[in-house]
Amino acid sequence: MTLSLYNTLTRQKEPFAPLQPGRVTMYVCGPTVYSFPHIGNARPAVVFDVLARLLRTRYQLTYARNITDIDDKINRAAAEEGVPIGEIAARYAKAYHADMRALGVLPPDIEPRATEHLASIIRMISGLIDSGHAYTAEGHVLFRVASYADYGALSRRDQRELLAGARVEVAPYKEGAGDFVLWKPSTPDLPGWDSPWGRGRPGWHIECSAMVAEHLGPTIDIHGGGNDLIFPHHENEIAQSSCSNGGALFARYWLHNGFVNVDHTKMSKSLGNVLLVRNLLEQAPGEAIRLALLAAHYRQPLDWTSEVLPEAQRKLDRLYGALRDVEGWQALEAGPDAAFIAALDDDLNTPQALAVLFNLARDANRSTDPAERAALAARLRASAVLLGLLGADPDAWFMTEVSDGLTAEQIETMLAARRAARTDRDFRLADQIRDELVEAGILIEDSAEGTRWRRSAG
RNA sequence: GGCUAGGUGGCAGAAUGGUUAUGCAGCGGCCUGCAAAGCCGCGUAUGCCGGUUCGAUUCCGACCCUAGCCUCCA
Repeated sequence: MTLSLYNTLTRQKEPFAPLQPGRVTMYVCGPTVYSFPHIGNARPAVVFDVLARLLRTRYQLTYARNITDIDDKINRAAAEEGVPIGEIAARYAKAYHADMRALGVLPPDIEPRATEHLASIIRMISGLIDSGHAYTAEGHVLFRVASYADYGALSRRDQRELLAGARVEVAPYKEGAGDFVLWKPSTPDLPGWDSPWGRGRPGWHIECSAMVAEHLGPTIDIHGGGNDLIFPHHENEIAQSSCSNGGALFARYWLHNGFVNVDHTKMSKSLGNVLLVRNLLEQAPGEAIRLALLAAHYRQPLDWTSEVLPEAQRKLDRLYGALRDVEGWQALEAGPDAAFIAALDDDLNTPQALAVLFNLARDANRSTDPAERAALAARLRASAVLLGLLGADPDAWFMTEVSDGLTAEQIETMLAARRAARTDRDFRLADQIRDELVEAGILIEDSAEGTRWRRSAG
């Protein structure tokens, strides 16, 4: 029962062991709060939430996920609306929290913001200048990539090739083409903070380095984020942090989630295919969105199509259906299934873990022994909760009213009429009522105990 | 051009040197007044070409194709 994780640094699965026995530090790159979160923002939040839940069963975890609230995209949004950047950041941070909560993402232990860490950022930059890893030029402070021999180790890029292959116009004040900004000057119309190098603002990469150092120390166990961040963001973080800490290893395990594509193409503003979480929440419960994100392995790309959400909802119908049909599991103390844990331990193989859940559901449905059924259902529930699923009451899951549909009261009235018709053996009328309900998105199920209803899955 | 992932049944998506999950969809059956749910059963897949091997979807090599990164991006 050992957790193994695929480490981008070594490109292999490695057994996980924390630096300090019993304690784990994890940092995940959070959102830049300049607009509403989209489904691609949600994937790392959900994936690392699952990892956090798993780690907490064994270790004392300190999980930090930052909010980037200093950024030129925020500046642009603020300028467009004519409001302070704080207003933009506050608005979208709030939206992020609301959306993530809807997806069942638990809050991290620490949620540092760049605006609250200017002192740390400035201190780190000063240190890098003092140690020769950074230099000032025309009001900027730049990191001297040539001063860090291991630059490129994470992204497997050769420094010389990077320089030779630079396709972007290189600013004339840079010593090396690959040098990146730690601090840049702000014009009077832009947000800025006073520093030894004049009024300006930090580069994106240094924000994360400073916040990691302040909250988690020089070496952390796990650093996560989207795989697009490998270069340059994480490569730069490593350079800054390692050089600030006398060459100490910055992060021991680097984890990167794959992208979410939409209808086989990349999601981008220019294509107009950005799927916002808040819009998806109008189509399906957050739990279905969460399951859809966990249905593929976190390192694989995930293609989001119109089929994904209804299918996820039907999967949850099946799992909740097993819980609903079994009695007495609520009172049982149960732990997660061993095969389920083994799947998660294998580099967070959530598709495999979900398969175990479906097996448990089938076994519970199949069994005729009430005690065994209850035990299986309890184990199903205890397992699923680690994924942040099946936390709701099964009846609540099935009988959530559709916002524009019939009320529960109206449905009950129709069911009563149908019951009367059936008693009279007037099946034509009974079936007619049932058809009306189906058209309203309500499915009914007759059993020896009576008739129950559920809304259909989109 | 460099780097990194992939190409598995109708769809989604795991795994594996020999028996190939799971879910959705489909088909047959049980149950039901009929359905639904559930259960039982069935069907169809490992891009292409070589190599290693008793045996490869799995390992190795070439090729084709797809996606991502190399520039802000989860």
